[in-house]
Amino acid sequence: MKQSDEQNAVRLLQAADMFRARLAGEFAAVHGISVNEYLMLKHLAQAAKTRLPRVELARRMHVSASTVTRMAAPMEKIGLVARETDERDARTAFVVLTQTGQARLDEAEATFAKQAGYLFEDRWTDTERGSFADLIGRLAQRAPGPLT
Amino acid sequence: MKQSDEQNAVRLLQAADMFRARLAGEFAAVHGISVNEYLMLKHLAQAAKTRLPRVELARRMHVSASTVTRMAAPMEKIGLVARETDERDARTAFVVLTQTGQARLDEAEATFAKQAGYLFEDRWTDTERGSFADLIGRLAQRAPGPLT
DNA sequence: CATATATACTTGCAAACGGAAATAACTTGC
DNA sequence: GCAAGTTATTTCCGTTTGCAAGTATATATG
Repeated sequence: MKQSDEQNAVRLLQAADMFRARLAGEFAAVHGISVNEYLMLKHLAQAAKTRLPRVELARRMHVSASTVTRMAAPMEKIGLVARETDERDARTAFVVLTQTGQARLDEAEATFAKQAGYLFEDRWTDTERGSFADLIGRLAQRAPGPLT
Repeated sequence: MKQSDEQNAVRLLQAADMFRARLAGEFAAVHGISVNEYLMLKHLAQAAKTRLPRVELARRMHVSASTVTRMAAPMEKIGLVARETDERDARTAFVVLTQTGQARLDEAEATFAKQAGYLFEDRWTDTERGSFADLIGRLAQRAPGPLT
């Protein structure tokens, strides 16, 4: 429990809140999805068969199972994801990424990358970007299902 | 818009979500406050006269003004914060940290530091903690009212 | 094979949040 | 000093979320 840990954790929360707030506006206006919906599509895209059981998706997104249930419903209606059943286990209902969902993800990815560019713009050198990727990557390692 | 920017931004969101989720449980159980309430107390604690106009508090916390209004109400009832008016401008209503609020913040601070310790434990060297503080500090610079 | 326990998902309920509209107070340009 | 525009705050309404309870299915234990 080093002294700087607390400060680092506070800044982590602050920076994330700032970025998320900026992202939310453009995502809603341009792509019609929320930041969490974007992250859900992203988790699915990199999963085997581009699908995941709801419980696993909840773990990776750090939200509750009920949140996944209610997030998936409207996304199914507009065709971003679909529902699949498991032959071996009738309890599990996979959330599957559709082609439409993949297309929407690709579009939103561009906006995300642009905003990420603004965030780090003129602040860090290329070397520092690499250092940060290394450090935060080790944090994400502890999380279930790190994104890329 | 470097290639690694997007990955770094995703990991930033992921790490923050993970930490926030872990923190929320212990905060609610042990201290009876939410993570956002903790951050509000923290912002007030380091402000001049330990008080801030609601709009400024909203900006610093990356939430809407209405959220500050509704967050402050129950916190006033239990004496964590109080309301003060501005003599020069009758529109602004300061949120002021009380002694009770400062005490509660101090208690919660210990839990926060403990959880922050878990987050970075055995992952980063002291040098790396310093590097991270430097990097994320430059990000927070862009945000209004960086915490420490 | 029957019962107990564990797991996956959904639903009801209450808390938290953002955006728009309403109100009040300040500031600017003339 | 007055009209027009701006700023600070609150309230209303719809959306998102977590937790607890309920249902269905799977696994373990005797």
